[in-house]
Amino acid sequence: MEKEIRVRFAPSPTGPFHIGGARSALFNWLLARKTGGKLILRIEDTDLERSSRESEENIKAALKWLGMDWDEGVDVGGEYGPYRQTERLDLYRKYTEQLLAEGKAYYCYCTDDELEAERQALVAQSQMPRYMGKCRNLTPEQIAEFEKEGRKPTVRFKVPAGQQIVIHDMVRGDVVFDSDGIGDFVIVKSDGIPTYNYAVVIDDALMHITHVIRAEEHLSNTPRQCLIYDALGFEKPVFGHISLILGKDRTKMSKRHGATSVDQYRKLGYCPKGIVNFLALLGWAPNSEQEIFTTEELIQAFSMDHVAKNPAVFDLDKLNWINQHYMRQLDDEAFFEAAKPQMIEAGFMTGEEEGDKLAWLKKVVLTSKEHVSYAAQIPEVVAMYFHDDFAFENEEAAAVLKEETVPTVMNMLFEQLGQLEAVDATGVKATFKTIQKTTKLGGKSVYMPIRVALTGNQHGPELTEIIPLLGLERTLKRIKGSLEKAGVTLA
RNA sequence: GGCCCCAUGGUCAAGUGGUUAAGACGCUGCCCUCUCAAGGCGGAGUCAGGGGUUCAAUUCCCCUUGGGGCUACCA
Repeated sequence: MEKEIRVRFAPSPTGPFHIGGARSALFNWLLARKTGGKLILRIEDTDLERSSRESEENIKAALKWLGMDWDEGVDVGGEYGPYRQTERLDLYRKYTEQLLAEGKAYYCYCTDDELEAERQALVAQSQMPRYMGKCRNLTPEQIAEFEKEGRKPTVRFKVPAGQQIVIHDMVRGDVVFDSDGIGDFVIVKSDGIPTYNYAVVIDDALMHITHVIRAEEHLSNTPRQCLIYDALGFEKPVFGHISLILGKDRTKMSKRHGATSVDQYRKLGYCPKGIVNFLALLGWAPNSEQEIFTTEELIQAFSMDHVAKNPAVFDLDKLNWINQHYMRQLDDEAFFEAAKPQMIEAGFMTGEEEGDKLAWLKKVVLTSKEHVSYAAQIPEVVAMYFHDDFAFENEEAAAVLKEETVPTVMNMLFEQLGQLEAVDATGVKATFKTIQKTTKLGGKSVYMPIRVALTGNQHGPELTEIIPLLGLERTLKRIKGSLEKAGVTLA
């Protein structure tokens, strides 16, 4: 029996939840679900300045929205809690004392200025800037002197010299680092809070994490962490560093590349399943040629073996294409719900509507279903239903009404529509048929002038859809207005 | 600067010591259609460059170039 897989997602609550973080979470989640393992959600809030509870809530809400749940961690609890690093300070302290007592760590009283000077000196010699161990062997007298000055020490880890550190990485294979390239690094800040590289090791070890799957930016930090695993006698997990998500210009995704946070996509009305589907395909490829996956299919198909090493550019076009599938799959009610906030924001509804008005709004919104990639596009698509006053989109459109057959077509249209029992799709269709038959004109000569007169536009939804929704009165009013504007007189 | 990672079309990518080098997005042509979208059927477009190894290299090795990450009392 294989050991149960325990993976974790350990975000820092320091800002909007980044789409890259969502992908890291997703890979962990998929692996856990695939193998019947556990996903632990831990909050790494040791950066007191930037961490906020609000941001933590935001991350949790985003994970839930995307459909990811966790088996242990903040909110749900578990055997190895607490799951917020600032609530685990006692634990870290214990290990720090151990390291100090064993001579594997030491207090450092260096000031920022001293550190900076050393850095500059190293850079000048074109060496890797690192702490050279100035405070390694402080005498009790020196320490007393520093303490008297009121200097607050940090704790530094004593990096062993001349050691090769080999990381067995699931996606990259063996990666070798030389310990001589790493200076004695800070594990506890002067305010007593552990640094990331230190806390992460203790937490992953204590929480019995078996696989650490995280973004590639952490790869270079991993040797430091390995050193700590060894110093503390912890068993190391399997690492898997997945590549970064890049913007169109091949640099790390940032604000200038457009929407980068999960929340922004939620507000734009993307489907969580669409985002998950898209993210899964960034840096991972299935065995098959399948592109659209349900969550269950994703879990079945997922494997770390097929995770790509190279960074992936975030392709908004593809996200839109995938999301379009999901928008269409929404049932009418869900689609309307998705449209609602967008419609309200556009000023096309208040959200208070009921009865006929609400029913009409629903029908209008649903006409856009096949035409949008995400909900924020809906208002634009249905805008024509809300404005009876409009201009011709261009000269070409206006010219359509100058065709000599236009008066004939329009006269017939008025006559026929007026006779309809009900202005519905069937009736309208029949009307067009009759006009075509009688006038012996091609479809284009009949439809296009009416379309332009009705919407000012040469493109749009089917007329048999538009006319019933506008109703007889508005239809006639619009057409008459347009004809007048175009200077067309009817016999 | 040093260390580390990466390199198949514009993008996501499959793939192998011998292949006509998949598929998808995007682009584009045709069909459908009043139009747009969707859909169907086609098309263009790739192994970064240079050296090796080998009968044979996109595949293995080295270098160059390019991109990225780390080098914090951020994570």
